Amino acid sequence: MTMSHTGGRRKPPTIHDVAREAGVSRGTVSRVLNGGHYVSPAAQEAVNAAIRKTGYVVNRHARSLITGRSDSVGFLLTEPQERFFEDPNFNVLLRGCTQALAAHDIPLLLMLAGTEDERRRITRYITAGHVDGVLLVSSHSGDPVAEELREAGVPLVACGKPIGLGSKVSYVAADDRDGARDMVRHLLSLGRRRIGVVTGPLDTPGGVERLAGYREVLAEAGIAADERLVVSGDYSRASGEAGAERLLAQAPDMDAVFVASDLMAQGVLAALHRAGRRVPEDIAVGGFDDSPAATAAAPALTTIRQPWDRISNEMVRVLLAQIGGEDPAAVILPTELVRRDST
Amino acid sequence: MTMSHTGGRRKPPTIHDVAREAGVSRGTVSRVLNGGHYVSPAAQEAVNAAIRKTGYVVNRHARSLITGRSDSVGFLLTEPQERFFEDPNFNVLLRGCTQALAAHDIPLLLMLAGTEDERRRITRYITAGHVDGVLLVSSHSGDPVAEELREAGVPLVACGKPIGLGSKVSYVAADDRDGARDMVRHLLSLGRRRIGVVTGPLDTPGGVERLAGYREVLAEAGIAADERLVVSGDYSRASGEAGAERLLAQAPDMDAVFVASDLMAQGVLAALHRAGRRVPEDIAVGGFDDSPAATAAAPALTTIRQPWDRISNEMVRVLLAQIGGEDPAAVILPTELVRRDST
DNA sequence: CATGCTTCTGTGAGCGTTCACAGTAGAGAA
DNA sequence: TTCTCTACTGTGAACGCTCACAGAAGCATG
Repeated sequence: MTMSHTGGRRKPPTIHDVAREAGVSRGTVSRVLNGGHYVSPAAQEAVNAAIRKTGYVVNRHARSLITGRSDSVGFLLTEPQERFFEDPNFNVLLRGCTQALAAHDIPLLLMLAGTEDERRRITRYITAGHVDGVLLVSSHSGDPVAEELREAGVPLVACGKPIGLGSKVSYVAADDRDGARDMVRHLLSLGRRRIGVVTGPLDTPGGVERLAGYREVLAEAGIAADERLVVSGDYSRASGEAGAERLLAQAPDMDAVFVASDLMAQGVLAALHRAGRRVPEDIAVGGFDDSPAATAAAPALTTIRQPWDRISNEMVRVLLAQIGGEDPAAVILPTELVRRDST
Repeated sequence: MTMSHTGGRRKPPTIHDVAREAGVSRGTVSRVLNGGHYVSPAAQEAVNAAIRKTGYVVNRHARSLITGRSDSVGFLLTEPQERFFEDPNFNVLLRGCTQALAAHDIPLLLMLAGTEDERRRITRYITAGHVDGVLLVSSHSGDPVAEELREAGVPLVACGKPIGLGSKVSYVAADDRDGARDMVRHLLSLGRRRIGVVTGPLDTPGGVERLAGYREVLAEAGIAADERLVVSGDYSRASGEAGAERLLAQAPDMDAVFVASDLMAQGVLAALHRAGRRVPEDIAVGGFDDSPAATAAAPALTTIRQPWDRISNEMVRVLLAQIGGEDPAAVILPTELVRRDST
């Protein structure tokens, strides 16, 4: 048995040590730790001093054992992970959630459920009560994990409206349809009339809603629908590239294209460049997300900003409320058109 | 008190329930749970059946309370976070670590320590034993968190060799110097002689080592050092752009540039494009990382691949070994030149 | 004076596990 | 037989905390 020579972790002080130091009982220390109700100012002061002196930090395992809560939440990714990790939005969301939770002193457990095996393992882990709630990042319909968690009564907040999960699950989303409407109206206002669209996957809310907004505005403007102007991607850069090529082939007279994500829009720009079309002179390009990809693109993308900081904050707020016993809630946040050089 | 109508979390089965179901004692169940030594095949079988039947999952809080281990590790980011979250490498690393840990059934806690306050909070959290060890992503020297953790004897593995942390801390890194040497030799082999460099921050190992490799190879080739060909960036895209502008101003006859990260190289490409220099005809550009940014760039970047999957695996392996009582270790992994269109 | 209420404090029990220890049974050796 | 050794099993005692409860003290009210 070798003892580390660099420090060595000695036994941390317990609530007993603090109580002894402060000259009070365990109960009083515990009360101070949990809000300080029914504690005299003198005792309050003595306990706080003792905590500072001993360097006491509550043992969360002991606390969780008795309270049944774990005081931690999971951040669950059920998609094939490459896509999310490629997507800069994901970063912003993860960072925002971590920070919002840190403000409540709640650690975030990152969980990836890509394969069937992992799915099972993680579902068991969660339903066993190892986290109090789950922030879910999975937009595809028919996600078995989400369904299982919902049935098990685990507090759950999805990012984006989950398709096919009934209405009993909380979610926070940007107003996809409204954002799409803004972008298409913007393109119309520039005099464009042959406006194409590269949608997201049509089993995701972003895919469906943004397409719906596009169709609505064109219909309202009295422009006949033309299915040659509509193609679908999967939010990846490569799919944007492929989509643009298909659009150019099907509708060579296209003078604008609304792309349902900035990353796909990067691909679109690349394809247009290769095809010798100038942006925005020949074809205006509008993205969606306002991710770092938007400013990294050349030309910088006009896009629809999703309020990611607000989204992550709201997800955490709604989740904590639900853990606290409140009913599920849906939050829809407004988007904003950001004009840059691509339109 | 409202009971959720959608499932409701009922009290999970305990080791007692399993023991009763299997007709054995708690002790036997516990032994099965922990490797099954000194358990008869019959009991083994009965316990496993009972676990399946009851859906038992061990309560980690109770276990941690007595073992003193938490069976979780932290992933700690001490930098101003924007940079890391902007950097695609970070994603790959985070994903790799999460997966490698999942294979050991160990959850990963994501921790961000950007501000001074967060730093204090997190240090307390960690030293209180809430995680068994820490995967540290912070390359700058003089990081107070890293130093405190090291002194507190918390098992720690850094990504990249930490500067100024003594030699007693484990780390896993790609062979920065060797990678840089490969790239510069490659540029030389193309006949380039006026080779510039955009380094990383010079208080990071990647900044120092890659520059050292560059200087070594040029010296070996008998090319005199020219400080007009050396500028520093901070790994951000914008700093690459600024760096390239400075290089073009200081050394207009530059015919190649080695950039210490792909993200900076993207910026370099943008600046060169604006300046009307063709890549690779006029100026060859070599990156470092082989991150998604490399293939996203136009033209696709020739770069040095860092073996991120191996790095994350090794970080986890070394950390677990250290938690298990082994001494700190340093692991250096080879890099690989990936030739694309920018050279 | 008794009674009740409010504010505060200490104590015992117990959360679900693991660990140390004390057994038991059976086999083999003296 | 008796003893030892091995393989296995059960039990009490923790781990550090919160919770329920019992009480004490102070003060107003009947």
